[in-house]
Amino acid sequence: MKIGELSRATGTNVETIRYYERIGLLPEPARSAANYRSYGPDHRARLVFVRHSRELGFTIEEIRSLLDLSDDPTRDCTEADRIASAHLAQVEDKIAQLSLLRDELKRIVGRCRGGLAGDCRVIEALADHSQCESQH
Amino acid sequence: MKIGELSRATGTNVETIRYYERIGLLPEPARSAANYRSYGPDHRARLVFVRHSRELGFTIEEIRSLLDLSDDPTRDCTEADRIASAHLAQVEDKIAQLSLLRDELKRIVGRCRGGLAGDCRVIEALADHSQCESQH
DNA sequence: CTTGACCCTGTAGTTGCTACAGGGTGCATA
DNA sequence: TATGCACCCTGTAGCAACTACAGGGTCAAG
Repeated sequence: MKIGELSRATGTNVETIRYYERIGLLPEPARSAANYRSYGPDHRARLVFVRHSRELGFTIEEIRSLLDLSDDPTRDCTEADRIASAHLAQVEDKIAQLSLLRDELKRIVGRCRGGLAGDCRVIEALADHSQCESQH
Repeated sequence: MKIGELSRATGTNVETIRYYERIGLLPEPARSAANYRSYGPDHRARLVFVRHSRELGFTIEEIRSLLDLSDDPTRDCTEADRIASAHLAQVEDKIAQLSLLRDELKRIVGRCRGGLAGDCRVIEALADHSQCESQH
C-alpha cells in the first residue's frame, strides 16, 4: 500500500508517517519504480502500535523502548510494565495538578461584575498569588 | 534592580525574563552605564502577573490580552472573565481526557506477569486498540 | 591582578508534529 | 494527444514556551 492508503487506514497524517520514518520509529519501506513508499501489514501494525501509544500519552522515547521490547520477544517484559507504570504515575500527577488549577480558576472566574478593568477581580487575582488557596 | 535580582525575586529564569522582553510581554527596561537591564517595582509586578498566569496555564497570547486589559483600566472587563472561563473549560476538558487515559493505563498496567516480551499483555494491549474500553 | 559572579547578544536546541515550496508520477477525461 | 488532478517525493521552516550554550564584557573582593 502507498503512504496515502496507510494514512487513511490508520488515521495518521502522511507527514507524520514520514516523520516517524525519519526519526527511526518506523523502518524504511520498500520503494516502487516511481520511488513511492510501499507498505505491508507489518508496517501497518507497527504504526497502529505507535499511534495507540501516543494516544495514551507515551513519549516517542518511551515508544521506542516499547517497540524494542516487542521486537525481541525473548526479552524480559517487566521493563514494559515499568514504563507503563511510570507513565500512569505521571498522568495521575498531571490530573492532580490540573485539579488544583481548576479549583483556583473556578474561584477566579465569575468574580467579574462586568465593570471596568481597573476594578476587575479576575485581573487582580492574577496579579496577586497570595489570593490563591493552594500551591499550583 | 538587575536581572539576576528580579530573577530571584520572582523565581523566574533569567533567560525567561529576556525571552518575555523579546516577545514584547515585558517592556524594555532602562539600562545602566554598563548596558545592564535595570528594573523597578512595575516591571516586577508585571512579571509576577505573567508568571502567575502561566502557572495557571494561560497561554502567552491569553496573557497578552489580559495585560492589555490591565494596562487600560477604563476598558470593559468582561473580556478578562471570558478568557478565564474559556481557559477553565479547557482545563476541565483536559482533566476529563486524562482521566479516561488513566483508566485505560490502569487496566493495562499490572497485567504483566514478568514473563517474556513475546507474551506481554502490556505490549499486546498497546498493539490492539480494540482492547480499550473508551475512546481516548 | 586575577578570580568569580554576574551581565550582554545571538543562535540553536527541545517535543511532536505540521505546513509549505518546488518538483515528479499516474490515471481519467476532452 | 493534451491536460487536469490527485497523489507522491525531498528538504526546510514553523509552532509554544522556553532552555542552553558560545563568545564576549563588567565589576567588586582578595
